[in-house]
Amino acid sequence: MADKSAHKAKVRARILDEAARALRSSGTEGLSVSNLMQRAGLTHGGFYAHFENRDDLVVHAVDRMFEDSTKLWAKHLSGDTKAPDPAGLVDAYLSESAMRRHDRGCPLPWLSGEVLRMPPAARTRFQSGIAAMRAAFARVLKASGHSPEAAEAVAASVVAEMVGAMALARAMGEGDDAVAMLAVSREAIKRRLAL
Amino acid sequence: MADKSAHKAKVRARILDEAARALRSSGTEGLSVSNLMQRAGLTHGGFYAHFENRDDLVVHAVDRMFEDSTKLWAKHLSGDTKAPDPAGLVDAYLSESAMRRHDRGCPLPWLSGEVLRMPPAARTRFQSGIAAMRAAFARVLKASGHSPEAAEAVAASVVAEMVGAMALARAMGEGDDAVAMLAVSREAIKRRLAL
DNA sequence: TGTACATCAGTGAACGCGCGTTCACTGATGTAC
DNA sequence: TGTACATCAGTGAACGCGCGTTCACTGATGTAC
Repeated sequence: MADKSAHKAKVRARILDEAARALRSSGTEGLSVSNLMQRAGLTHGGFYAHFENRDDLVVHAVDRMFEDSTKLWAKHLSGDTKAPDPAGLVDAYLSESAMRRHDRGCPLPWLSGEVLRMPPAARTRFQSGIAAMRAAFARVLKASGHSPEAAEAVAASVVAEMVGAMALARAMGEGDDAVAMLAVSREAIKRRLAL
Repeated sequence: MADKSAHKAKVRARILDEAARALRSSGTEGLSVSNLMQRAGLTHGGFYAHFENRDDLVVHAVDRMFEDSTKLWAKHLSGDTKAPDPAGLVDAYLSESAMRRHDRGCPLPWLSGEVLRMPPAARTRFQSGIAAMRAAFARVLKASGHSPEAAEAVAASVVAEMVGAMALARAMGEGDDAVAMLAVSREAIKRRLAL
């Protein structure tokens, strides 16, 4: 029994991993159940042992996508092991390799434009994901001496530019001009982060 | 003959108008030929008198969408009738009413995440659309005393934050926090525009 | 330990549906004489 | 001006296809005695 349900959880996680990948490269409406199950090494019929329906999958896949995101923010901004490093986060988020990775990373540059068409529960996940990013940044800025209002404002502005710069860099075709755009935004943001 | 082809051009423009609207609210893969033709007051079969196929339509609809965008930039940045007003452009682009208009305006916050799946010719239109926005801003900044390098950098950073802030505000659900996010970005950007 | 039974993840055929595209046609308009 | 013909935007039935979902089934695994 324990083995059986552990197996099921592992398969479900594999499906969600593939779904998160597919959402980034194919979009919410591009993800197909049979295609997804094939990628996970199963047949389409088995899908309904793991999810109520396609919408249910999308909701949990969005959750899964934000895990990548949350890990990155926690790594650079949580003060557990070392000092928070917001500049390092900006460099990592807007790195050339992050731009080229189409299977992992923050869902916002990929999916912001589709949020309004997503199932309501998935929309909610996006909203709390955005709020969490802003809050994590704001907390660190407050700790480093910004006033609460300034910290919230800088955090919001910085998150907006990070998402916009990555979305535009990819839309520009990921060539030299895209790489240059990332570099420009990294510098502009880090300048704003300094007190 | 002249009447006939004028009529055809008008109908084609109507189809493209509807297509541009549908792209914003339904996305590239959400736009359906029969749905679109119905909205334009025609039946689906007539579509092929105006466009080679669906991809051809998408390319021209993207063109149509950037016209809205270009008009706004020209209105505030061209120095023909009055002095260029980049701050006014930022206020207009990131206004609450622009956020709530889902049928007009800049395609970038809606479609940046889908560009990589668009027909190649449509991708090209996006790339030149982005380049044109950045160039228009950079030109004005140079004229107002920035060095060429600084002008290009500020323009790129500002365009990134404009697109990101609008995309996030809509994804956040267009409520009070979304309105606040727009206001924060407007101020952050205008501060950067000042020499 | 061995046997009979229950559970349930996964299979694969089938369904109804909307999609993009084709095509024979209709009928209003423009041209030629 | 009137008539015969050509053009072509738009119609609507039909096509093949992939989609999400259902369902009777299989067979490996876990439980009871």
